[in-house]
Amino acid sequence: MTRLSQYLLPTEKEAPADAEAISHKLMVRAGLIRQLGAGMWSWLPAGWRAHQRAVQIIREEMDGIGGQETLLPLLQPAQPWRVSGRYDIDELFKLTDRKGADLVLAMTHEEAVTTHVAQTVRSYRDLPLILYQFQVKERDEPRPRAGVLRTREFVMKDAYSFDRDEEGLAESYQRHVGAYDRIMERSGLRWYRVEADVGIMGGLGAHEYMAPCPAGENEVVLAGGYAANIEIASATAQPVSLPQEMDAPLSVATPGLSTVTDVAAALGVPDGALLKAYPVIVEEESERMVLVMLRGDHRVNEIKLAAALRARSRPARPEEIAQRIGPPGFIGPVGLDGRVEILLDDAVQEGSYVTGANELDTHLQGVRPGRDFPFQRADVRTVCAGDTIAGAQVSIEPAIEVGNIFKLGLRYSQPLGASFLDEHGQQRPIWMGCYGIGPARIAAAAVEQYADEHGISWPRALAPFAVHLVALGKAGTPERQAAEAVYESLLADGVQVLYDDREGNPGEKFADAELLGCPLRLTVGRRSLQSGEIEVQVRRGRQAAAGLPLSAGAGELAGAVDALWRALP
RNA sequence: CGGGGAGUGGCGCAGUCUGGUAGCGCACCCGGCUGGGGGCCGGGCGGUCGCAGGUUCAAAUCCUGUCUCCCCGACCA
Repeated sequence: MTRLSQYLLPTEKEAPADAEAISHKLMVRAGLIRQLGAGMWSWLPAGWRAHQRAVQIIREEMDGIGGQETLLPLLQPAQPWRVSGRYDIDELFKLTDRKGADLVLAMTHEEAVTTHVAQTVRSYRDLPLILYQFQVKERDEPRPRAGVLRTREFVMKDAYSFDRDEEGLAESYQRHVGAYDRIMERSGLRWYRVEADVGIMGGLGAHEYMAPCPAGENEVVLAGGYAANIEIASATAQPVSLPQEMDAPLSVATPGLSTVTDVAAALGVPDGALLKAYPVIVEEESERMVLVMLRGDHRVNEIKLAAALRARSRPARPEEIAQRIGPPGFIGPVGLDGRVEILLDDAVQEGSYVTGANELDTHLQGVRPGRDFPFQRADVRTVCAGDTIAGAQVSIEPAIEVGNIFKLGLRYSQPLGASFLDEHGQQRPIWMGCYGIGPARIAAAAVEQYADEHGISWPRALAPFAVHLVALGKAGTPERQAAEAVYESLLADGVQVLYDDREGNPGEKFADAELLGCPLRLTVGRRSLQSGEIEVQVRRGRQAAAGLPLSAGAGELAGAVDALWRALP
């Protein structure tokens, strides 16, 4: 039943007042989704159709690489999570049943799937194996936002690969690269596959699939063929002109000047001629303070810093800084006598810099790394505009992460005991990979990327309906009868058609059609009766296309629509 | 978790400062007109003003507490 007079499509003229993101506003206005609570969203019929179209693309590509679809429970015993070490994650929803047993709501399904594989896979003959599912994930997000872009509950396609060795994992991983590339391509999104952080747990490799759009929470760094999440991106910094060398550091009074910009301005040097000092305390090693030094015009990248330190860290508190180094705002690397390790960012070239003097209202000029302070090197800065990679300027774009693929290695198979016997009767651990993709994010990203001032403009692969048929004129009029016939004909030939058979003015109907954003709009009105043609509008760009014959033979109309359809983006 | 903002009918809002009959636009229902870009006229339905407590003759409005939602940041295995 896809008569709009009977279909639940609650469109709104005005967006919810608190919505910011385009997809949030438009998906609510178009009647696709409704909110029940923070990060809790319902999909209404048309929205769910779009979601399920993404699901079907994913399913086909997963099946194409030999994936086997399963369904694992959302509600799970706590025990495997304790074993895997993930029970203490804040985002994990925990609950207790009536008997007092600890349960969790799964945020992903490594524990469950690995448990089963540990039970059922005994031999190398059972490998490789790819299992996947579409299942709800629950995450107690600190801050859900932007409609369905970041929610506490969402459907994810999660896949897990099981291989006998690292080479096997690499092969499974490559298959997923292929499948994911095809999924993204078929969905019609603009997308990038980028290198991604493997996390503090130390995976063996990871990529993310990013859809660039303004509401994106991530940033991707692009240059030539290079594409990486800004969390791990590296690039060559723009050179900075440094002041003249000095034989030794020279104190200079900088009363009240504690920011890079103020000091640089006062001394007449560029921001990049300063060395910014960023003291951190290494987590679980509270005695260990590291002073990260980087150019004044650069920013610390916490992910890269964690990788360099092989541990998480937190910024040192003012009292810790005062006690171990000097007055906050005026600290520097000179004269610390090994009290604090110094980590110098790779972008700091040889030369003469301005640093804090570890003395109130004072800086040092002519500080030379190596001569004036000892250091270790690491790449710990965030890539910024102006950087280059192999000579090419980087561009930094916001993007939504719609999918990620990750080489887990033995991270779960070892604690959960997933192993097999090889040809020689030797027991070996199973090498695992995990592969996630969010159909809701694919849909929302499509809305973000292609919307215009009139509403959504779906890529044809994701549209809830192929055709939005608008009938003009009152019930019982000849034009309405003609529209009915067109609807019945399309329906009979299997065209996905939404038929606007409501009583209403043309303006409302056209506006709703463009808000919902189906790729083709067909209009049947009085004019059609005169011209003998069904009017066609292509949603993307809103241009009129050649009309279709109103009196077409069986299958003819559907064929013509299909031909039009195939030419669409 | 830090900062900011908001809860009044389905949506968007006014009313709160200065306590005194809960209002507007849209949507919805009924009737009529109109009929190719959210049209017009008339008549209606719908809200214990987030919740609890307090002050008062009287609370959407003042006080206290609490819950919820949004935005920015932190976080995001």
